[in-house]
Amino acid sequence: MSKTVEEISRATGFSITTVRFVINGQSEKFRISAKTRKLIEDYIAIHGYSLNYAARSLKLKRSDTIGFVVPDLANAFFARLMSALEILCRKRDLLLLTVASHEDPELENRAIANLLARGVDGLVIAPCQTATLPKLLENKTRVPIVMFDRDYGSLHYPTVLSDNFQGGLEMTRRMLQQEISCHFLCGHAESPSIQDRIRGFSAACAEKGIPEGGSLIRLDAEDSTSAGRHLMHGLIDDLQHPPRAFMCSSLLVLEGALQQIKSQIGSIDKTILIGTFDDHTMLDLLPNRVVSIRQDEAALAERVFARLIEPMSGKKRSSPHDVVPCRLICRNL
Amino acid sequence: MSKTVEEISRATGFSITTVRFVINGQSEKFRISAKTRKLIEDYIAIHGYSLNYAARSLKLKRSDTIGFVVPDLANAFFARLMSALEILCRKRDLLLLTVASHEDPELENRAIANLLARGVDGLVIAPCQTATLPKLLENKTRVPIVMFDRDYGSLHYPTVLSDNFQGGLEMTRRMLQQEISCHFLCGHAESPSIQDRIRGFSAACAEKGIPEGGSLIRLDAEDSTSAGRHLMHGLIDDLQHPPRAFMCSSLLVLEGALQQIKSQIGSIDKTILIGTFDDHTMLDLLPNRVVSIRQDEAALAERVFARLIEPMSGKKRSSPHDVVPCRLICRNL
DNA sequence: CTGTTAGCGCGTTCAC
DNA sequence: GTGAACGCGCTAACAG
Repeated sequence: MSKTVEEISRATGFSITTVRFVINGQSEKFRISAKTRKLIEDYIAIHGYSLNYAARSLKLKRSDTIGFVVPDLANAFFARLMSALEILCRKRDLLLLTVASHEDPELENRAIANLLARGVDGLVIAPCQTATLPKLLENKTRVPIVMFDRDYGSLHYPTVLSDNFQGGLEMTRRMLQQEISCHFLCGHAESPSIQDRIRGFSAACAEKGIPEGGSLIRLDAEDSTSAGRHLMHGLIDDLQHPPRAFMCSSLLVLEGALQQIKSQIGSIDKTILIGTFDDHTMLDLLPNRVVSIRQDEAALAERVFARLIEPMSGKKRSSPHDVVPCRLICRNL
Repeated sequence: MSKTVEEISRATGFSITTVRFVINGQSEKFRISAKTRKLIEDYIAIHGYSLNYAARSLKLKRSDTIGFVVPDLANAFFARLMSALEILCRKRDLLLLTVASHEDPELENRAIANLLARGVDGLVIAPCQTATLPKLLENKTRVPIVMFDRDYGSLHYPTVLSDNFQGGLEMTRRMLQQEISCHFLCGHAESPSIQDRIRGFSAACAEKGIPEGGSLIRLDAEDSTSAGRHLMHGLIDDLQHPPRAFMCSSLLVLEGALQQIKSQIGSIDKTILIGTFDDHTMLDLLPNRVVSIRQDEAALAERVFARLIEPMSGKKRSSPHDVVPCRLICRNL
């Protein structure tokens, strides 16, 4: 299989141009005789033809690929986003190249350099840092770049992210309808997205006149189950009992927090009100009242894609940022 | 940035060969004079150099990429496997190209054809079908191909999968230590992996002398929460109450089954013994006794990769299949 | 130690 | 209606 145009031309006796016309469906346009077309088509039906993308890319300076750099492929949110982006890409015959940085700035830089060297036609980055990025990207190529999920600011690239402030605000409001107070356990605290969630939390506390909303917030640098365990451990020690209501900055932190309650207290009281960022169908399994925030992956992917092809269609950049609303999900309440 | 070798050669006045030697770190070997090397290195430090993979691929007939076709990117198991494979690839400076088939044979074929056209150096397929695959792959290219996760048989490619029979056997044994009987709710029933799990289940039932182990098995074509709901619905109707112990062929089916108990009965009795294929940390959240089977993603990825590079290193294919053991995980018991 | 050259397969432009 | 030729940037082989 997988003959080249030149091989087909030699085998059938027609010129390369002629063969190319029938392959590209331009035989009508250039009035290729029906029999030559038939001959060529028959040959291809038997032996096959496979476009060589390397040669094509070399010539056209275009690879029909989009690069996507994510912190973690095993994170359900990024996996879903990758899936959504991939579908959009396929519609335009683009191949999505996804690479994980594993939250390592060095790997992130290498991934970006690699994708650029492979001539991606666009680049989507969910950055895990911002320090060394600008050098890499400055006056680089004419490749459209879109930042995603984390807004470290100052990088003047279009950025697409969820409305984390609104998410924090709405979730906290909903929880404070049920209980008079609420603790917030935060992993990956220095990340801009988390900062926004915290601001939403504080604003909702302020609305209810809850004094020093800030003292209800506990921070950890990592986003992990061990961070969750650690944060919950401190909270239980301070309160001398598990909290009546708490929310977490991510599913990982929630998992850790619940593990900690289980191991320290023995079981998880069904009356505890739980809140968490990022939704997961597994939350169905909890008997507790659960409030969660689901990011709109489809909308995010669409905005990212739109930003990517804006420059290709020669359009002006409108506003630099897209902020996508997220959705509150309630269980057992 | 991103000059070509030729540009650097022109700008510095040295020949392409000389420039290439210093770029490839062979200046020692070919005794490039220290000053010419310095000159070239300085130029590159300022203007940068970026390898053009398209040109390289065209010349070498090698793309330094591996293709990976999976049924569903949002499935945690495949996401983890992709992550593991990606790490192995990066060690060898290979880029992993992952494409989802969304369980659609047509998309699967297109994905494979696309990856082949892009000149992948190896192809890993977790097939969602087997009917049309052979035509696509027959006498294709010299690209090493490895099948993964689902063994539809008859395709004479090396195949890597978990020991589903052993998984089914061990999980069922463990459950039958706790309860006198156990129901098995199966989604995606025609899949070979599921068939193996069923065989393991039946074998364990036979060991205990449980009559007609087969009548405890309920099947659905789909692997989904709705399949789980449907299967549990039928089971509850037949028993007139929820089962004392049941296991599911996947997390999705489990979710559906639990949802159904919740909606039909009102709540999930904590004494129900639950078993499921595929593990998830979220299972920590259940108060019930839970037995699960975790596939060894790291080992699977390693075996897949080994199979992939076997032909490259000119080694013989040893046995055609790799069966990787999986691990039993128990919670609250 | 350094320079020259052919060609990988495709797309484009111009000639018959 | 069809053919020929050039060049994209890189690698490898050979020439000095």
